[in-house]
Amino acid sequence: MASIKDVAVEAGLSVATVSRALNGHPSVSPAARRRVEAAVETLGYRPNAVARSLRTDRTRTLGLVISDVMNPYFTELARSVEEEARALGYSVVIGNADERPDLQDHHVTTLLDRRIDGLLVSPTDGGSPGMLAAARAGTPMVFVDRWIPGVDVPVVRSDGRAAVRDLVAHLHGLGHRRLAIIAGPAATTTGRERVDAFREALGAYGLALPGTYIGQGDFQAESGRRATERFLDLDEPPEVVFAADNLMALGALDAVRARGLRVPEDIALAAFDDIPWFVHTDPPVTAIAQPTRDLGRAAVRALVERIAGRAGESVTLPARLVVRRSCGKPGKPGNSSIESPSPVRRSTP
Amino acid sequence: MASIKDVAVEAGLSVATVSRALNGHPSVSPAARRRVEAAVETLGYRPNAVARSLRTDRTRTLGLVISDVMNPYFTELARSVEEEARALGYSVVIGNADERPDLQDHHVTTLLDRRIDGLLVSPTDGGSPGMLAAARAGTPMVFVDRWIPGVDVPVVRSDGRAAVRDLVAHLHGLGHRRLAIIAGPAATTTGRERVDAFREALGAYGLALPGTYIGQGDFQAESGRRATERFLDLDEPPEVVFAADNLMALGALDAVRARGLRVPEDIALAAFDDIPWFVHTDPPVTAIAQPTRDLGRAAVRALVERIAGRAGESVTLPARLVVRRSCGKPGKPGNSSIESPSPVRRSTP
DNA sequence: ATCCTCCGTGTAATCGATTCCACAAGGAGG
DNA sequence: CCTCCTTGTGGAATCGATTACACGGAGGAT
Repeated sequence: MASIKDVAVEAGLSVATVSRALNGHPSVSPAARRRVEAAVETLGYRPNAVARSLRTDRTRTLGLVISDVMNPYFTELARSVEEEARALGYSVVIGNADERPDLQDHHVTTLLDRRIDGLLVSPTDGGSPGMLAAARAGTPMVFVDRWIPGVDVPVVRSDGRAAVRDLVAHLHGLGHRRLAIIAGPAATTTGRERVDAFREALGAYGLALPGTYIGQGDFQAESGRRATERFLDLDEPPEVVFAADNLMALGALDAVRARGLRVPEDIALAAFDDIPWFVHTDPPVTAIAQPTRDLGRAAVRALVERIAGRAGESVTLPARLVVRRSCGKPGKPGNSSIESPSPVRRSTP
Repeated sequence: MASIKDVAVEAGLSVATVSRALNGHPSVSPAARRRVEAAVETLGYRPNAVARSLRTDRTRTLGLVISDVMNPYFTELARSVEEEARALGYSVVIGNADERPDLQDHHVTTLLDRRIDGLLVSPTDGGSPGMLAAARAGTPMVFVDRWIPGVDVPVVRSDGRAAVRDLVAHLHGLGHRRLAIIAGPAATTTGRERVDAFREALGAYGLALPGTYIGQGDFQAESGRRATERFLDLDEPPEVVFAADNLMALGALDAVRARGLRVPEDIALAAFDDIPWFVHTDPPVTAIAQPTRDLGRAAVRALVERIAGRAGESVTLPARLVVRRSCGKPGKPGNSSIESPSPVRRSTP
């Protein structure tokens, strides 16, 4: 592959002048500039980004370490991050942590070894050693979606509290009183916050959230299935299951169907994170939608600010409730009662 | 950040010895090795991959240019590619072409500028200039899923012919005779092949595939919706719509539902590419499943072979039919007739 | 005792860019 | 006509690694 030296020879100039011409430096004569362009053209020269990075100490690359690419929410996030980054002249290298702290650390160190200019992370846990080290070392960093308390890094996320309140109001209005949640890992902020928000919203209606109605999930479909089975095995199973992410909702749907039960007639279902497929599931799933695109954009902008040495502000955007049919219809018989407990239902087929 | 020079000073050795110790070169005394390890530890040294790449001309990075990350099929492909690459000591940089040739070219050139060791591509079109140039320039390359005829590059893909035959047999067995397809872009191999396979399979039953029953799609949901609407507007609408990918199937489902029609009672639906959500849509969608994980693995292995200067073989794996409920049930009244045309249905509500 | 090996280490070139500094040419001002 | 400044260009150092080559000393063979 042709190097800048070849271009210099071809153009009859020094590498210094070629470099200046290529970088739009003002003190290059139009004639020289033309000769450089011609030489570049004939040689098909492309600057070696590796060499450039070594010299300038900038790679114009951002690292994005994501909890789970197979989760459509994160896929969309990754997409919007790449879009915004590209608009700002950056490339993005994605690392998929698969909800595993060790994999997360692997990607963080690999990315730092590659000397990316900045790091976008949605942490899988409370802070793996590699990531904390990166934060301390002063790598420009921004947390997105999830964050780690106590680490001084801007956070771009959405606040689901209001939407969860809306959801609980919706459920309460439909007559549901026994509400359960499938939580995410306690090590993640989103895992904890969603449970807290749910409990708080229930409290406003004088409803409690007993331990048996909190399922421990890990944001993966399989855990949603298991948690739901446990709910269904209870003497008094919940009337509603709220899954803290879309994959666990998918698992819940699996479990319900496996027992021959129907949503929402036998049990209602709602999820955090809205995705296109929820429109077409049977039934369409009521969900809390995050402004994913905006989150990705804001995160990149904050990170680029950090890279430029400026503050880079934290951003919190509101999520909103999208009502579909998985919790039942208002005024539907058997669910419209307010005071009396919901009709008896089979706990197992 | 500490450099190898700092380590050398700290250990009281030359950079050459440090480098050799770090790379496991045999001619380093145990004593020196220990001192290097200690110095690395105290300084928290990590080798600069940029400098290393400049010198060795290897980045241990693969580029993956994908047609559309938001498509679950490609997401899964990307995941398996990354997994296998990681196992072989490579990182993967993903570029999302979003089915746009210009974006595809942007990513290819960016990746080449970064001097990735090899390129995995599922081309969006018949060959954008940048990609053809890369292939000619001798960049180790492998096509995955889709390929470009006439370009001498190994291809890792799956063959859907048999599965499409099975699908048509299944549909024919259910009594369907008017079968339509939503095709992908003619510029892609998968776009053409799936139509060809479908037509061929129909031919075996003496059925034709009229032009009006071929919808032009672009592998995106919206195009599936439009094509389906056009089908439904026909005087004699098809009894079955076969979408050449999962996103267009989603769009088709949209369109059918928007008219108040039901699947499979009013119109049957099948799709190429199986995804987890198809189990939970209403109704569950009959689909042709590719061995995505295996494809990703095989593609990486072929590429690494190429990088090592060896041939790198093309691989073709079979796809298989997964029957669900979106085409109707065997023996279902109204669909079991063989000779008589299917029952009259509303073309518009 | 002399010479030859082999082992461990260091010096320095190298990869492909960027950029500081020096310098030549030419015009302006005295 | 000499000095000074501006403009365009080139030489060379530099980024952080790898690696060819040289070299000094220990040990074995003669």
